[in-house]
Amino acid sequence: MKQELKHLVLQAIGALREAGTLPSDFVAPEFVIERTRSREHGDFATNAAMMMAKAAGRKPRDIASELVGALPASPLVGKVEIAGPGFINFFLAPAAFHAEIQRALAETDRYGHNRDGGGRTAGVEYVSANPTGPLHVGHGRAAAIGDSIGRLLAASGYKVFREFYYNDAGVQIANLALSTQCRARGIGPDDAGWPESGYRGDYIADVARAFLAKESVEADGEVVTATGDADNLDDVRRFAVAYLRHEQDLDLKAFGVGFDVYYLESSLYAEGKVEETVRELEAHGHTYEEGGALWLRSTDFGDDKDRVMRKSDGTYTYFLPDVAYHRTKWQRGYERAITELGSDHHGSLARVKAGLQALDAGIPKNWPEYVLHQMVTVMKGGEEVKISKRAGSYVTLRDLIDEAGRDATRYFLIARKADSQLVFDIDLARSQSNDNPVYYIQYAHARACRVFRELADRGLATSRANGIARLATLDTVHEQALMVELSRYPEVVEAAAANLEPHLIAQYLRELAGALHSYYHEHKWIVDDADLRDARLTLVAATQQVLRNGLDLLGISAPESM
RNA sequence: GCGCCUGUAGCUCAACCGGAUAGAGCAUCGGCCUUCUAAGCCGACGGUUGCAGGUUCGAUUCCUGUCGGGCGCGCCA
Repeated sequence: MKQELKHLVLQAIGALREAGTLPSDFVAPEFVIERTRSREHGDFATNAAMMMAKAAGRKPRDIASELVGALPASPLVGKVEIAGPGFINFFLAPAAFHAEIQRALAETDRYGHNRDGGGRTAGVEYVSANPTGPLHVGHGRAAAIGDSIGRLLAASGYKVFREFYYNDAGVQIANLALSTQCRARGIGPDDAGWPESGYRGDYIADVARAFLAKESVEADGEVVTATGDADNLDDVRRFAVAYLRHEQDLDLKAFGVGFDVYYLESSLYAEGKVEETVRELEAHGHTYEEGGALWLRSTDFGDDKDRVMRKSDGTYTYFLPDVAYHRTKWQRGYERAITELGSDHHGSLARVKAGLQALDAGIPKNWPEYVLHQMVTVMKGGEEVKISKRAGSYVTLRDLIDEAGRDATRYFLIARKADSQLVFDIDLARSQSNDNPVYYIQYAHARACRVFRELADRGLATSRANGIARLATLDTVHEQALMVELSRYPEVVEAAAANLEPHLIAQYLRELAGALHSYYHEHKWIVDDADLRDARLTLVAATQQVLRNGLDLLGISAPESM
């Protein structure tokens, strides 16, 4: 709808140019077509006249009336008005909304999709938790956001690869191995001999028990069997990593979040990618040695200080593998790379970008794109629950799913803008009643399903073709409001994908559900008049479809009954 | 000290990359179940968008300053 209106305005500008009302070299400014807040202002408004006023040296309202006069006729537009300082308000014809309903029903689960991506490849990385413990709430937020962004991009014509990067090669893994070894030997976190930076959580004891029992675990298609030999640190490490990766996989599966690619940091070393990256950086002259260490002159690329890549002891700092990893994304052909991270990692962004620029590989400056989410505070019983991995007392994602359910947990973690801090109230999320907004949306869907079941129970059927033909009979305020709401869906999907903001979907669904609930209460859908009944049920079916599609973009189920 | 994010109703949060009268939910108060599930609907109350300037036709949005909150500023990851 927006596109069509924009096209009309551009045509009008062209016509004015041709007629000499505007200079022949007049360039149309960036104007917007947007939904109005109030119905008094029509369905859409444009600020085109106001934007043009300055460039043309004319009064906005004068230009507006000329534009309106030059506007080509369109079956979509019913009425056009000029208002306020120079807004042009479009009142759409009912047929415009009817067409949208038809589309929703014809395109079913693809309704709302667009081709903005043009088949380009997008790599979306999220969660990327170290395999050193269970996933916590923050990972849950990352999973919900990242997964939904992947769905949004896929719906926007991108070829999407979802990716999980495992830091399985660093110091933290050594700590994990040591901690597990200690537990296997009966040494606890408060005993003498416990490593300074060991993982104190009870789950380590579980890992140790499983190791001693010579259990087998499967992670990423590979089975690792414990040897039970606690003296062999390498055995312990391999098993512990596999065990915890398996645990994380279970959590993610329970959360309905999946990946196409699991990329191991260790493989970067095994395949010489890290060395290769160093050589590249050196070859392009962006490095220097100082104090026995190898530095990257990252200040040449916007970082605020130069960074050590290889320490004087010959090992690499963590950021080099990060650069090497993102380099593989580029080499693997990701035209867009989106990295979803906790904002506590934002310090590393400038570094990684600088490293990528220093490769002189033609990587764009804004590649990769980052989506950072702020901290999640967990409340329970009116008190904050501290998240501390090291301390071993923190709310795991699995705890949340067990308590509140997958759908409610996902909804709570996705419904807020990523860059605002989030308070996750466990009591609220787990409440199966009124207070929980996710049920409001799901109930709207279930309610529509219920009516269709009722229809069948009464031995009635509905004709879709007749319903579509009779849509013009739907002229109550509730029906009109619902149709307007419905027609917004493609725009919301487009905006959510373009801005990488899945919370827009969550917010929209609440409004759509509200419009349906109001309609339900104001008017019976199953009425005796078959024409009216068909029309109403057609509108309801379209709404049902959009609710399903929207919920799917959030990874939330659309139950048929509740 | 420097950098990034943030400050909107009592609480949790929106506001379509500058638009018209800043919107929801919860909480509070008042209505609605003999109806296709009340996990719902309708109404009321609630705001100097932290504060002070600036930019312009127009600012919650952009700029500067300031105050408060979060997170970063390692040859840690």
